[in-house]
Amino acid sequence: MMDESCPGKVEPILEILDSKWMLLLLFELFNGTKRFGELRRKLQPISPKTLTDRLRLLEEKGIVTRTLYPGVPLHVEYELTESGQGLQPIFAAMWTWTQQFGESLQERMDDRRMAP
Amino acid sequence: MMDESCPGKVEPILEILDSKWMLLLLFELFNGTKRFGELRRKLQPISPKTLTDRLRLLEEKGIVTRTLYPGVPLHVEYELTESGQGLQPIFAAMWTWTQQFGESLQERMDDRRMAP
DNA sequence: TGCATTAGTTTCAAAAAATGAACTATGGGA
DNA sequence: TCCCATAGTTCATTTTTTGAAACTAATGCA
Repeated sequence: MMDESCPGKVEPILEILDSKWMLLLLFELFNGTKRFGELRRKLQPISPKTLTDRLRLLEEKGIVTRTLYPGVPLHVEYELTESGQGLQPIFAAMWTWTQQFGESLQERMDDRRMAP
Repeated sequence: MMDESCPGKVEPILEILDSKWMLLLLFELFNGTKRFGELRRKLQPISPKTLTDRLRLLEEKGIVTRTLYPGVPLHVEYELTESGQGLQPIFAAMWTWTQQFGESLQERMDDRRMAP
């Protein structure tokens, strides 16, 4: 499973998760459907441009849907798709790792060593 | 588990995985101890500066160890620590997600929708 | 008429990240 | 003496990302 071809298979998902704000954004969406302004307030001080950029990427990748509700004032709702919900185990694994090893994340370069 | 405090707990690990080349680098190290030049060749066309930056970050975080072997010419080996090995489940979860949903990653904005 | 609200877009500047080319240090061997 | 190989470092430049400020569109209501 962890063979040679694996990096190429995992990188597409890192392209999604890599960018600033993306994690926080996905966490908000795990807690249910959200409107643009709502997300903007929760992720303060994100700029509307960056928020739009992130949401468009998620939309392109099929991870969220965007639903427009006409009327005055109009509003828009963002919701995770099935593949969006499917990201949860990845976050769960990160959470587990942090539980196990997070303590040792303080900066320290003390264990540089020489061969015996 | 997926509560309010979760993003903050998961972000430290994203700071590690986020940067360019990092995934490829970790995959190389999953396959065993590697020397600097070996990594450089495998990750072509990475620059030596970037490779050094990545390795230093992993070292600081306690994810790899660096061992210097004196002699002429000297050489250096990089090896995953226990916490480095512990990253495998995260990659495994990414791999699983890609298996399940990777097909739908093609660009497409066709499912933008209006409320009924 | 013009204000209010929602959800953006546009344009340009600033900051951060990555790169490329050239350089350092070590020390044995031709 | 100079060259080889290893493992980097340094500094200037380019590329990529992010951000701030101001603007647009739709439309019911005072």
